[in-house]
Amino acid sequence: MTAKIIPILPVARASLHEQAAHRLREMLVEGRIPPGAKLNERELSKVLNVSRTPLREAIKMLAAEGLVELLPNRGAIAVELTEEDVLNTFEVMAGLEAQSGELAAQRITDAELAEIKALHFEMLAAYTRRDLPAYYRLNSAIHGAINAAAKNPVLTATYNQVNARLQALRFRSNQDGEKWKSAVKEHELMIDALSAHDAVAMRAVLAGHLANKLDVVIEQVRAASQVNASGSKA
Amino acid sequence: MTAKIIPILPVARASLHEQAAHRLREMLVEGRIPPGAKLNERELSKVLNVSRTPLREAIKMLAAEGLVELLPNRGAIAVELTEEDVLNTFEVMAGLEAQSGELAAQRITDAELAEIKALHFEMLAAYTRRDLPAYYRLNSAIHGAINAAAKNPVLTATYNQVNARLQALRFRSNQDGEKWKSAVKEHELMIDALSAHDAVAMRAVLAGHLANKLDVVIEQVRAASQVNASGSKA
DNA sequence: GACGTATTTTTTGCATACAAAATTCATTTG
DNA sequence: CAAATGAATTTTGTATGCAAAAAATACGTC
Repeated sequence: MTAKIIPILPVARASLHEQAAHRLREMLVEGRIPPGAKLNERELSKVLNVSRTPLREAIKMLAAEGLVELLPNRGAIAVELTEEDVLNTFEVMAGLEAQSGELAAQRITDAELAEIKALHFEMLAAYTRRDLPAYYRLNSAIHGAINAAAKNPVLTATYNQVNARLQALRFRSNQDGEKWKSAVKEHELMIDALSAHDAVAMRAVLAGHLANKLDVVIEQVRAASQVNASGSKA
Repeated sequence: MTAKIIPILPVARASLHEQAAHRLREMLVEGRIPPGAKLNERELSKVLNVSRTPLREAIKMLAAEGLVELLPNRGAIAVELTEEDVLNTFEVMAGLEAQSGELAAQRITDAELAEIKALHFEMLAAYTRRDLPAYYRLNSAIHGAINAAAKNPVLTATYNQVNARLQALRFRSNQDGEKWKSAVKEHELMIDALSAHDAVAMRAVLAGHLANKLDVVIEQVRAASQVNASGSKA
């Protein structure tokens, strides 16, 4: 009698177009391919070590995700958001986050709430040390945890897709002390609303939180376009 | 002196992958490719009259849009939403519509409002005649008009993308008289809220409207899965 | 006849080859 | 020398070919 053979390596490695899409997405979101930059197929296929066919399939996916813009007969470029685009995108993000918070307040478990509180304290530590990278990491972890607590994968996916476009702008804003302070304050209000399972308060806090963030970002977009405008002259 | 020549036909015909994506999307949303059906590449490339390369690019785009699911080494199938998926998707749709309505209430112009009112009367006519196809067409036109009045293209695009997945379910529900009646009533409340530029009311009406629609759809999903389960036996 | 295995066939995934378009570069002309 | 024209090059878009995986079929065994 033959023992049931357990297939080794059941995790077939991702197909090439998937790998390419993953790495390209990373490069776009991390700004290694800056907004407006052309995606040269031959060049990228060398870097990613795949042929043009799966690379092009990956590019088409990123186009559908809104990370890349397709120019007919002229290939693809990394999306370049106008100030208006940023505003509109933020508006949508605010709505998605508000809903995410609203649902999280209704559905969050005690364990999830405890974890978010822990992350919050870690974030306070980072804030106290003025450790911006750690702060951003924890901030994003908290928002991810809230999203998870909403228990709606479609909402999470939609949120992530829209958010990716904003991430590509890479505003690692050295936000000034005042804004930073109020952001921390808002996070405390979130914890309160979540603890009380107060969906209405949670929506309000998150909507306001995003609105404040928008201010910071718009400033940065303006500054960036200034740099671009003057930089293109030199 | 040569007169400036205006380039004729500046509208280059869409590339093949775009054409393929467009037609495939249509086939999926209209249910000509039913949920769960396999997308055979060779077959489709014949039907669409393109080679497999642009066809595959199109399929990848539809996968990113969530209309198609990619199975590693086994091609693509039309998405098949579970009851839970439908619920989650509806929840997101409700949020997006509510926000759309909220913004529309703030930003709608008199002309836009007048047009929506006109569409509403047309819809009432269709309702009175029990003309379901016309009713659906007008209903969708009204929601489109509200979306347009919100003046946020990112929101509209996000809405359309999520909505396409639901459209693929094709619940041309022969909704019963009671539900239909209350849907019409809700539309009247929308007009009122829009006229008063009452964003809060508008959000509430639309959120409720979607919730009611969800009831109808979930019933249909259950009925459909019943049919599938018994149908696969025969 | 049902089950499991080997073999054929089909289908997907990827790479390459070729055509068309765009871009770049050199050349000419005023 | 600037602008315009035309050729060479690059780049994108599409088709085709080939290998690997999956599915279907045929075969053998019990």
